[in-house]
Amino acid sequence: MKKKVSIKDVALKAGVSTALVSYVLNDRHTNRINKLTAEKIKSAAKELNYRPNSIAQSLKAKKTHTIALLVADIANPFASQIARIIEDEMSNKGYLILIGSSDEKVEKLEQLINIFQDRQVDGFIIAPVQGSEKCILELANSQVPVVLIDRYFNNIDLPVITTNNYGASYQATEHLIKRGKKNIGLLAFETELIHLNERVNGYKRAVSDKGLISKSENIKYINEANIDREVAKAIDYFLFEEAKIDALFFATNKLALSGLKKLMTVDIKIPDELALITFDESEAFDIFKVPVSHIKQPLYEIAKEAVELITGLIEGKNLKIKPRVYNSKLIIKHSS
Amino acid sequence: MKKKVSIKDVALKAGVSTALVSYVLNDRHTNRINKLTAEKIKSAAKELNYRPNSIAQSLKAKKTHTIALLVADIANPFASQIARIIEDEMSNKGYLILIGSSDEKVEKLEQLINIFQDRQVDGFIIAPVQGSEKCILELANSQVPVVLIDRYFNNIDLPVITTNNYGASYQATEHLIKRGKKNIGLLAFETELIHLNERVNGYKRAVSDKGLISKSENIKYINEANIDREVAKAIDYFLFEEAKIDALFFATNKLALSGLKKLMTVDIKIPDELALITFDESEAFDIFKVPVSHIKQPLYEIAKEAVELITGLIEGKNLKIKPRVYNSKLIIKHSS
DNA sequence: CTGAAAGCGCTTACAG
DNA sequence: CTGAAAGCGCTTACAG
Repeated sequence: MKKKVSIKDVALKAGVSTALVSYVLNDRHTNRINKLTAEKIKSAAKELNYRPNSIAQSLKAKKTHTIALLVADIANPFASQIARIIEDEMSNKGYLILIGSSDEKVEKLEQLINIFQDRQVDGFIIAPVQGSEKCILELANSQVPVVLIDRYFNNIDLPVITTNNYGASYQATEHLIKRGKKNIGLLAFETELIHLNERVNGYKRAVSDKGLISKSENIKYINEANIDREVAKAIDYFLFEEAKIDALFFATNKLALSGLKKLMTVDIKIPDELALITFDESEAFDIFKVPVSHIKQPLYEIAKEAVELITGLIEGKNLKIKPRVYNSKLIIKHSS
Repeated sequence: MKKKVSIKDVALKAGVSTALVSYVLNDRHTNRINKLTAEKIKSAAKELNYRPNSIAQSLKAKKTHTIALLVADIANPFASQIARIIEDEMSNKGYLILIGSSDEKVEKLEQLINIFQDRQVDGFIIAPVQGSEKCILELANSQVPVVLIDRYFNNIDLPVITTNNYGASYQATEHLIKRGKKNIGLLAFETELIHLNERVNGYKRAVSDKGLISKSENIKYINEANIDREVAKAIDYFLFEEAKIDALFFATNKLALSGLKKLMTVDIKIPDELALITFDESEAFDIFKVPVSHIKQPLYEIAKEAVELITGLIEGKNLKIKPRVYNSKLIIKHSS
């Protein structure tokens, strides 16, 4: 193992103290350092191919220039796309991101938070899982900067960045109604996550605002663990039992993917007999029988704002804690 | 800012030296430490909610328990799925992963490597970009453990984990031929990446082995920057100009997604008039007109082996440097 | 059984 | 203009 070259080696080679090496290499006190000495140091560093050890710098500075990004599952396209944008934006500001997947489990999230705190990350960007209020609050109380994305809790005093789940859902439902649909089914997850329930609320409100008869059987709550089976069953009910819906709204892309798969096996005219619309995006939506209308979340805006907030907080800015809501966009395709 | 509690605070509270605190909390020399002292220390640590500072530990130990995972783009499902498995497996071994996207650019990869080396990561798992031989080699020469996944170079003395690109491609082509197809088109990327060109080679070899006439016009090399336009053009050529192919093989999932989108606009019977098969997977393949046959790469095996190798190397095991090739699986669906 | 001390690789206030 | 020294929060060989 080639020994790594340290600041000592550079100092030795240049015939100066480590202090001076540090000053020169960090462009500090440049005015009161001898030009020639500075040159000597620089060329010594170059010759030795010296690179400062970030770990040592972090220990001294109590700052790691690293943040933790905690999502439910980095393999989920929503998460990985956000991650990519955050990576780029943070990298522009000199930060690295450490990634953790909580798998929708509070215990795992807690564990990850502990590990990342031990690692002295400068801040956390978290898409919190259901039931994690307490551990998130505890984290925030330890004075580490935290910003929440996508998901949030009521009455929690933290910066939140999300989309207008309620409004977008309302708008999508309204759109289906304008298209003449009168009996709209909704597939949602069985969950306590507020942002997902807001989607249900937006749908409900639009249905009643527009004077449709709102039937509770038109909403099916799916258990994610048995998604394919439950979605298929719900769709069978929607189409072939008394429900007889003429439009179907998927509350998330996972539900849509599962539902579209099921609909492949059904002979039905889209959008005439059944209109479709879904929250989120997927590369799959363009190659279904008919391209699928969807609600495009403002990933870039969410990620970018998360980065602004977290770096602002890290730098000690006193930011107003209020939810930042970025509007989703309704993308109308042939399915509705 | 609440001050973080350090080992000193614990020592003070327990009335012992920091050395002892360290020993007790790390279960070292347990046999020769007074049981009562140990208890005192443990309860002091607990009361103060002490957590060791990993940065300080890393500086001392010259080991960060962190590895860098460098991919072309973490937002790409292939990368994010691999990342997720690596995250889990590394986490089991007490490691964290720092993620970087090189965007297929050598300069960006070099930059990332530098940054991660400064951060003293214990090892690198890299899906290298085209033309990065030199910088990868340089990295390896600095004695940091490096393992390459997915992509590789000839004559580079590093552990490589990949799939049998040639063989899987051969097998897929053979399958199409067995189905009675005689004029098979191939859509591939214009690239120097060996693993991708091996896919072309496998196709070519199967075509000639099976006695089909091999026409160079049946292979179209797509420039990724203009993927949708070029794929559409190639497919128009394949179907409506002299080529008249009866089967189409996509060399990657990106090409397939683009091609399937184009095929949505074409009225053609699949698989009778045109059979389809593609490398890689996508959630989209199940909801195309007809479910699409594909070559499923052994992501889990690749990721798992990458973790075994990198941790082995970090622990100083002397591993045989030979390519590890895991077989892809042909998943036959209705499209072929 | 326990503590004082050195050291990991930096930065920085201080003295000269 | 420059260097000696302290210190970030740990670990560990050594002495007793």
